[in-house]
Amino acid sequence: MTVRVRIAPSPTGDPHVGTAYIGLLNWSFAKHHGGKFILRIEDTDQTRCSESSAQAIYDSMKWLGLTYDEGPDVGGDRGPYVQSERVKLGIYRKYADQLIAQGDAYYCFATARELEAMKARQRAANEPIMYDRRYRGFDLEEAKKRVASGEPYVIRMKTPLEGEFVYRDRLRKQPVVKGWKEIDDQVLLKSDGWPTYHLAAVVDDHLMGITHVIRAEEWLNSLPKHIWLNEKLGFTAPEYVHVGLLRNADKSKISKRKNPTSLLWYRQQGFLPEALLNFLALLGHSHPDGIEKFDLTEMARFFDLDRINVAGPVFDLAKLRHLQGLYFRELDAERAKAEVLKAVETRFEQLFPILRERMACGGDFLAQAEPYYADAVTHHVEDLIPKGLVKEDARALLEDAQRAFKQHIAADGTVWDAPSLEKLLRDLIAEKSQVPPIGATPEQEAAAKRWTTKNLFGLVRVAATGRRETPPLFDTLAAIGAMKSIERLGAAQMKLR
RNA sequence: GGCCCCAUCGUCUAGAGGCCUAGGACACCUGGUUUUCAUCCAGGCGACACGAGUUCGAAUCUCGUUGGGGCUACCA
Repeated sequence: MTVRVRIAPSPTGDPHVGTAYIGLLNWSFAKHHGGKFILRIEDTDQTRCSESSAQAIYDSMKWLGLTYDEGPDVGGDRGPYVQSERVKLGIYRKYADQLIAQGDAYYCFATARELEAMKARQRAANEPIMYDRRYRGFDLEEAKKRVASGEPYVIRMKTPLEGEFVYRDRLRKQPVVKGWKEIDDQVLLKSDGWPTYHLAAVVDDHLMGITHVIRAEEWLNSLPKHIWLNEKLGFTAPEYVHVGLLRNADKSKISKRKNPTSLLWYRQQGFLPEALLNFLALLGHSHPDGIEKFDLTEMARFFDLDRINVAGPVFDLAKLRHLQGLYFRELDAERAKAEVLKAVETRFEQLFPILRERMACGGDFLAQAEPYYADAVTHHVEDLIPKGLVKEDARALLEDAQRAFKQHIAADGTVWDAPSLEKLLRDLIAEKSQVPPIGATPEQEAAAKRWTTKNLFGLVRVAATGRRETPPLFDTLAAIGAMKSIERLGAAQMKLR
């Protein structure tokens, strides 16, 4: 049997470092066994996915050197490799209909509102929160009439009500055991007619001849559903293997608020793909001879799925930097020079337009650009206190602004550019400067008065750059970047203690 | 809350009953090289979460406790 593995990222936002990690594992496994590595795009959520994100995934994988044998932009004989295209072919609906016909799935007409009420009740009663299978016993003929009449519906899987599910994951000591009664009747086909992940992935893995599914452990809980679907659809299930999740320093699942998760960032920052990959290869996994620096070829040679450690590793940028230094310093002079030039040029292109007006001669550029690329800036306390305010006021303003920034970048699909930052701060001011219509205390009124553009913008400017005079604030923040901006706002607050 | 997963230095890991007074790497500290810094070299600090078993013997097996994490969507 030829090994066929895949990664199936969802094209939402920037290409993720987790995709690179799982990609590396799958790639190595495939290459080690002389198998195929496939890329499939899972874009069944029409509201969150975008073509540009998909393109960024292709680019990133190529940049890393994790070349795939089959995929959207390289073809293959099991395509198409983009699920939205497969939806149009009616692939998933066919299987959903099959399940309905077999009595293994059913139509459900519960509205979002109805389900919300159900959950609220369950929460209040302290019951487990899950779909209560209210349409499970609904008459099929009746349901078909309602479907034909155009009423919105979803198709749900009819999972067993009792018994246990047992599956052995080769990386776990104990078999995975779950009671079927805890597994709810998951939606397979959404009301927009598109499949959910569960249906789409199982169907595609089968159709694409996938033999092993190596994925993150966040999927472990839905394993029963996937095995069950394979069974009911008459497929031979691939072997499912769950590896640990990459973590932040606080052990929570890696997130862009606490770590650079975008592959674009690493690339733009000048990290070498070899170094990133090498670093990733050291997470949850090690070279049998204890060597720490090795390349993809070597990785493919020694990779052993059974030696993976499933405890989620903390993603430690310091170690990446160390490895990166090793690789960078052994570059020949020409390549090293090219790397530096590339980095400088990127920054230059970005900064020049906003600095130009403030320059009198070319030499001014370096000095004026300093706050943009410096690791940290020095704050003068007196600059950080807007006229008429005291230390504590300034700190409070900064704290709220920083919180708003953090929430902004933590949310899905947001970008760190000038227009959205301006909107963010203006909205914040609008909100904070509201005085309760009745019964406002003098303190509340005073606090609201402090929320002016003059105060906040000036304060954020100094906090982010260490200077009173800068190019327009939002361009400046955008150019500095989210991580650094937030960090500097934090540093400014410390200074105000 | 419910269900599931996990547990060796701060971090990444080696370790599959005696080779372990637990090895390596990053970070940190000290010294050397370097006009300085970085690199490089030498050294140091530093962990088997806890408690019961099983065994002649446990980091390694079992159970419990604790801790951490994930899932709990018409997102993946």
